[in-house]
Amino acid sequence: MANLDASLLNNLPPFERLDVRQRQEVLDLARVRRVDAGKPVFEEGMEATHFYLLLDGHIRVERLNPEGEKVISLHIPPGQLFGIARALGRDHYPATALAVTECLILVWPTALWDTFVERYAGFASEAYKVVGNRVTEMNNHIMELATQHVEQRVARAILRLMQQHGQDSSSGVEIAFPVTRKVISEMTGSTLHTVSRLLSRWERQNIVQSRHRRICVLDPGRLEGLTR
Amino acid sequence: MANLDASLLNNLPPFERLDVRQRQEVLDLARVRRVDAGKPVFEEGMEATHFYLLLDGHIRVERLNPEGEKVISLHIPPGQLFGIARALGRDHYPATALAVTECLILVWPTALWDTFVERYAGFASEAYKVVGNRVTEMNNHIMELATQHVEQRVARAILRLMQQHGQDSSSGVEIAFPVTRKVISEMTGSTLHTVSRLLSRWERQNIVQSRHRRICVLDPGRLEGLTR
DNA sequence: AACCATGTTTGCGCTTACTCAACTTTTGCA
DNA sequence: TGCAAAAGTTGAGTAAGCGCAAACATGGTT
Repeated sequence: MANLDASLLNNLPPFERLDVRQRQEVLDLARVRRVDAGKPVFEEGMEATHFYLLLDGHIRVERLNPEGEKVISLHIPPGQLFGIARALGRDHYPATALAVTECLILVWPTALWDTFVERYAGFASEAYKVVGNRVTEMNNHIMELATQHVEQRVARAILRLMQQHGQDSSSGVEIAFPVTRKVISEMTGSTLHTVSRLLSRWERQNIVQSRHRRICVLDPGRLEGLTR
Repeated sequence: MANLDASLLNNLPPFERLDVRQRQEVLDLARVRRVDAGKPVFEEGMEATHFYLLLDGHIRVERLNPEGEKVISLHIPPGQLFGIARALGRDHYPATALAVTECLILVWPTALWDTFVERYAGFASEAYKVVGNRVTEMNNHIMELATQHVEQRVARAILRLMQQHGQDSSSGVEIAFPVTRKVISEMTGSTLHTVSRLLSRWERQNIVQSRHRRICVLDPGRLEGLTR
């Protein structure tokens, strides 16, 4: 696993405050791993032997309830740390991380966590910011599930995907990875049928456009309006 | 604020590994605050100027959505740290903390957080364990809201209250602070009417017993059975 | 080019749980 | 002691969204 260039870590918040020598050090300790679309990086309940940084691709975090129903917690965009169970004082992964598209990730043994926290300025605080942001998102998710209707939750879910994983296209902002009705229902605690009905209606109203597994938001303003 | 005895910190995980001298040091830096039942310790959105440890009483953590509907995230039992926004890299409290019963709390300025993390062995890891546990609970809450029916969620909420805040009484385990139907509905994303109907039924079936704002679980096993 | 797995649409009936409403009970406080 | 506020109960009507079912579309594979 030779020849990782320190510039790979440019513009990544956890390593922003490191100099070139330190970045090289961090990379020398890392392993690069490629994960095919649809394959897990780690699974719920596994011992948290490593922590990760997503260089490229998109990761989906999900859990199964005892009845085998899937719940999708969040999607991780490139550049973020994940699998940082150690930052939560846990030694097993609380959820499964799945590559939604082909992914390129950096991998470090969890044993290095404390070293990183001590040695690299800004690493700990950035890691805890990631945790803080996830907690905030989870809080919001709970609020939505507890107080909002399916239509509002689905609108919000699509807006979030658009904001965090959107890429401009000719007609609007397209979500950067394939998303099925099923996936949206698992993000919102609903059913693929209800999601399908909603998307059909919104397509007729020129709010979104979707074909097969691609979703493109044409009118974010009106979608936003549907969340309240 | 004189004469806090170091023994006050006995059996509190965040300070378990400290010697008497260090415990005294920690206490000398603290302020004690009494909060009347029903009064807030801090409110959602406030600058996180302090962090806290609950010595006695019970704290309710809640948020309001834009429409003013309340969502209760969790209840904190005596002995736990709370208001530790700093551990999440945040500088504002993400939720309101309310005294459900009269509370006795220790208060430190957030400015001391980094000092505590550095100076006191085990403090950081215990703090992050608290965060980890809350994250786990939030995850479970999300799973429940997304996949379970109201009856199952209400049963689970009452079981949790019983496990975390129960005290043995003559006939069963009683929840240690007043709980209204409204409160349970705000914990479960339902309505006080539905909760009332459920509790009435369970009372007829001798699973719980409740009068006014007190709830006593008579048959935890059958209540557990209702959660699946 | 044909096939098949995967994804999508849409109708219909039904259930859960909400809303609205009226009434009762409990308790804190003047 | 009595009253008002807070908490709880229960019934009737309603609607959001689910489950089931059947059909269709899409795109990758051989």
